Amino acid sequence: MQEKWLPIWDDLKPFRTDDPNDTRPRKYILDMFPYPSGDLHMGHAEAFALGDIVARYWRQQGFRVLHPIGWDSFGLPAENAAIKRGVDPREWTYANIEQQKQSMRRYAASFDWDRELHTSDPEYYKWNQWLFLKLYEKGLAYRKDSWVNWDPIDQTVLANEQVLPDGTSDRSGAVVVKKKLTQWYFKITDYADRLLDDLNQLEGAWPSKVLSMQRNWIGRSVGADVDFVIEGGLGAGFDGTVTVFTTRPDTLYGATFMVVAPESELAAELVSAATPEVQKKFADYLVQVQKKTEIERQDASREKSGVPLGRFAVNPATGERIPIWAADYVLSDYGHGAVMGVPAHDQRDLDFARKFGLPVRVVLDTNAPVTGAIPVIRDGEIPDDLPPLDPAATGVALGGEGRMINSGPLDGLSKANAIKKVIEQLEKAGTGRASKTYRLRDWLISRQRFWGTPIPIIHGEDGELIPVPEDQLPVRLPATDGLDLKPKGTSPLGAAEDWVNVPNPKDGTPARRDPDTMDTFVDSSWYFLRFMDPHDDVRAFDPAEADRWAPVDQYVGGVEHAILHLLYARFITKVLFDLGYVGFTEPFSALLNQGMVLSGGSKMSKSKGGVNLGDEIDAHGVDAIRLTMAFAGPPEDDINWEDVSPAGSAKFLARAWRLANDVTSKKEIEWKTGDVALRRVTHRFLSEAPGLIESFKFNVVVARLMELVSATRKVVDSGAGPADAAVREATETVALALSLFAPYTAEEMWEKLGYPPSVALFGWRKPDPALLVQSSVTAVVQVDGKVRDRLEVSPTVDPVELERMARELPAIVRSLGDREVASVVVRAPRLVNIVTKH
RNA sequence: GCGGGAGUGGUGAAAUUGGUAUACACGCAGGAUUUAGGUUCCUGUGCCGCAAGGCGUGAGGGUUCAAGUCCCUUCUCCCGCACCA
Repeated sequence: MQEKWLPIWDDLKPFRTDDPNDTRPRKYILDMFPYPSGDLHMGHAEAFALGDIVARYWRQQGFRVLHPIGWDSFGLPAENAAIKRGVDPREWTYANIEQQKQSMRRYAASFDWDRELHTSDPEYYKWNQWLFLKLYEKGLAYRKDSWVNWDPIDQTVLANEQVLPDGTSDRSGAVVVKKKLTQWYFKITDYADRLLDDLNQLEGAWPSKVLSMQRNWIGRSVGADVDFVIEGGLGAGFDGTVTVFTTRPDTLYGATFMVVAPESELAAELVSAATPEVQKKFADYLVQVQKKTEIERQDASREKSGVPLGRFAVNPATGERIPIWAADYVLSDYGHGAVMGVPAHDQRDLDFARKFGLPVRVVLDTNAPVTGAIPVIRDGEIPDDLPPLDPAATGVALGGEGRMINSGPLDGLSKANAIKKVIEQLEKAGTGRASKTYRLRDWLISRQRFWGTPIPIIHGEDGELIPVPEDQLPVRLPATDGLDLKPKGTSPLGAAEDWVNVPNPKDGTPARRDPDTMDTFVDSSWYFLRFMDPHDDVRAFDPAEADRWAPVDQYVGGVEHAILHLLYARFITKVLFDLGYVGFTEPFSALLNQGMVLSGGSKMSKSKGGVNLGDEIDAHGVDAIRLTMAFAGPPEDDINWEDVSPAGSAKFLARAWRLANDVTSKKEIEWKTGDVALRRVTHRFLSEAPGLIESFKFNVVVARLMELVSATRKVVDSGAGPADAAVREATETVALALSLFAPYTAEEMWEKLGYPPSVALFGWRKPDPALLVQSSVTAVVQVDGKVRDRLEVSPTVDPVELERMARELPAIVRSLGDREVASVVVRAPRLVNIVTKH
């Protein structure tokens, strides 16, 4: 069947979406596009099967469906493979694409192949460069010198999002180290609030897990910046004060020391005015700190370490002189790289204070009762009959609510009121202000690798940054002849002399191209818009067309992109909105995360072996594999391949297909002459299936379809027979439903039933309401909540009549015995519950 | 530690608003067809019990005529985040 139908479909192009006269309502169904790493694998097979069910479903429901496919074809694996085999990354990539494309074609996903795109084509990456320049114009792309994540194996920088929680690279697995480099960044932090707040729009339409991961990642903290004057002052750039961020300004009176991040500029500045002994100790400490890996640094259970800097700050609330320390539990790239130490109310500060003998002062009496937002005691009253709290002795910092003490004007206030009041006071005094801090960092997009989009910037002799004029785009990658692609810490493009050396577009003086390429997540941050017309050579996409199709109605892909790709795409969409190119602020209206396909309980990979998609298809056929993916369970759950049965799916498909062979009636036969019982089953299915598909209960739809096939089989073999109209009606319904899951079998059945291809373009049939009304239902009869018997009754049975019938049932009479009936609950027509006294 | 999710037969899993627990399938057992194997078809399959009947959705409690579903307590597993001030 596969060999038969593929060329027919190629010719027919049933899923093209370019008819300008098509006025049907639209749906944009998108699968996350694959990286062409080799051939398709089981994970692709699941994701594309599920996405295809959705696309085919909406088409069948009368929508004009855009379901495109492309290849995320820039990236490190191509380059690494090229180095290993000494070939051009282009060869490796495009050979893989060709192979995957053939596999995809065979897999029969309903793509519009006319819109296929490759991000590594100049006609695509030209628009990455255009996008970069737009961000640059808006001040959203900038260069800075900073500590970056460096992958020592791939010899390139990584975005924060690409560093795994254990401190290793998500690509090479290498332990990531910090390196100070000047790099390009996208200012995603400018959008932090919108990226966070707009998640609320996606509630219910995206998996809650992804929403919470994104919220977590953006990590907004609300609090205050507090300025501490530094005794003896500070040098240039610090203005004699150090600002700290705190979420607990209420505890300002309890700040007994200050801690700065050892590798911060601030620490260096502070220590420069200290005694030589202190400087020496600090230098030794800094060396120790920098020797530690990210993994060690992230271990929260590690004992605190640090050195005093011999300097002092003045607490703006108390006027007190407090010592300044450097300690590596303070991070240089969060907040201001400095914290106020409030040991009584922060566990980390307490651990530190206890280790180094620093004073601990309780400023919030957590024994004092606070009921909700309403104070139990009036402000100004301090309870004195409760036991003292002593975190210095217990080692446990005091969290939670309470009443302020030892805090001058704040005394007696609740925590929330104290925060409000202290911020007012700080703002009045000019020594602090309400503030927010984010965990989110700007997006580092430079990569020191070859196989990516060249950054369209030229560096003048004097260091001036000159954007490549738009009419000179794309900046094409040079040929690899004579280039050494091996990772060496700087971009291989820098060695392509003919390519890198260009005249300054402004005055013709010698200048050099930026040798770095962009993170490939830039490519995927807007690709869904390029599908409007991937061959458009005058613009990235037509805004009018984007307005008609986008945002994506249903996005399908793995949860591994919960942060990276989805966050970047959301950011770029908002930028494009602000620039007036799109009329929406969220790119993906709904998201489905399919689970993984596992083998032997673990994720399959080339190195570990496992199940091979090609082998599975050879053994069972495309349809059986696709059906197995749908039938295995809820789409978001993982599938253990050993637990499911592609052979069982094949068996079912054969059963369904045989029905089409058995049907002897003509297409024109009157449905209403058919077997009513079977017609009821068919129409119940017609009625139920759409809701089940829309709630992604594909496994349940398949189960119902199996029931329909069995019911039809019975009528053929031992009922009204193969000539009955209901048999044809049921079989046609089976073919229509199967076209979502098993396109070959469905098409073959459709042909046998006398129709031209393609079944995928034939609409879903409306159920006949008259056939949905059941002629009888089973009523359950319970005694004391336990099922004792059942009754077949009319759906409109009178409750009194139902109770009468129930009480006459011999099983009920026996069960009741001589017990007295206390009450009877009747829920006609489904249930009677006779409750006895006891 | 914080946040999210999940525990149902031998297995994957079903179960509108609380109203027949285990749909559908895999596996297994028996039978028909077949020279045989496979395919196909039929029957059975939650647990205990000869039966009547009893028990049964991780555990314990509660609400209710009625709980897989609601409430409280608790155990286990998975995922994400975590020295973020």
